[in-house]
Amino acid sequence: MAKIRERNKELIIQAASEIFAERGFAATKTIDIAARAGLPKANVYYYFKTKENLYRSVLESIVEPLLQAATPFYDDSDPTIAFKSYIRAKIRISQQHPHASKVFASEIMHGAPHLPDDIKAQLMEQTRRSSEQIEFWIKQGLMAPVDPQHLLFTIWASTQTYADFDWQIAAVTGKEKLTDKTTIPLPA
Amino acid sequence: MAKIRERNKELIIQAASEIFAERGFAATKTIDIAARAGLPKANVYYYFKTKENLYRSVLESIVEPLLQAATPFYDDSDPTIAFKSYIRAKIRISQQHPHASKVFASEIMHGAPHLPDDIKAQLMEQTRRSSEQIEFWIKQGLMAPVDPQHLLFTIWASTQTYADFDWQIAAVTGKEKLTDKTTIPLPA
DNA sequence: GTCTATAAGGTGATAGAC
DNA sequence: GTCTATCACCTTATAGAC
Repeated sequence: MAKIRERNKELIIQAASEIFAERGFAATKTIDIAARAGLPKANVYYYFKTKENLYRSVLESIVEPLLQAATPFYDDSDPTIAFKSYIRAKIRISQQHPHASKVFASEIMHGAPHLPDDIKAQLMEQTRRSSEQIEFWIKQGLMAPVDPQHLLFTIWASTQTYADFDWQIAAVTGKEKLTDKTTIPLPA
Repeated sequence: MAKIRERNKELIIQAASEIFAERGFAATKTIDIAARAGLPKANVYYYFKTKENLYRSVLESIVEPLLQAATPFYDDSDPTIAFKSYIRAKIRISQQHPHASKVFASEIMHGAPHLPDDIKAQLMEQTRRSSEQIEFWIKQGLMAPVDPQHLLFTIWASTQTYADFDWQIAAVTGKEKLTDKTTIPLPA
């Protein structure tokens, strides 16, 4: 039955996100993913064929939200509103997909060795278009003349740091686990 | 001769920093480290006994500079000068030890599974003392009343992002490799 | 101290019964 | 579709000649 298939694939991707986020691709054993999903290891291979495929599926699960996050740059002609929406969306992603978000960060940090080229291209194109729009706003005098790319880097760094370095932040603040209120209150 | 010993250990740590930074602990093969250092694999084990020891040596090579970076908070009674020095020091570390810096970030991101407890304790203690000093400045009315810990998190994120995500930044900006001038110009 | 050859152990992947 | 038993390979680590 197709329902079982979908349910199991979802269970496996969820378990895989968590363990890949904790340990990284190479340090993760498929048997541990299977155990956390409550299934035998062979099922993981039955559904995903290889460990690498499974890892890519986790990466792909976060790419759609990431691409979606940049739409304010195209919909809106007001930079104040656009940046507010963009930053909100980025923080939401860190909160709603903390594991996949971290897997993605780790992947980028190590030079994206497993990220498919077409996804790389989409993300690059999105960044290019966003920079272009920022450039346009600057030319129109709607915002301060900053380097668009470096502005984006700063936004990425500050919105992702709470998801990526959650262990460090929990350790320093003395919390067991991060909650909504540990992190940045979202602008209304 | 002791000189050969020191030279070889240095060669191996340098090669290890680079490869651990590129691929992470688990994905790194000791034979690749040996090859990059220009030595046979057995020498790596002769000098460091285990792969984990070697990895820890790389981590330890960055801890001293990190602890050193926070001294402005204790030497100086003026927050403006102290923060300027601190941020300079953090950026210097990212520039001068980009590989070890990245290894450290990756380690923290994955919950510091290999970081020795005494080093963890030192880093935590340093953060506690820095927060305390910031608190003190705020009480004296020398700076705006922000949360000291979250201020530190933001500084960490923005100073490390150029080293940690160098691949992404190079890809977006179209540079082959990051140089001094690609990144943030240091305040004088 | 250096290096080759090998042992020991673990992990991704699959065959084949159910 | 599910799962147990097993294979094939790879990597850490070491023994022992030089």
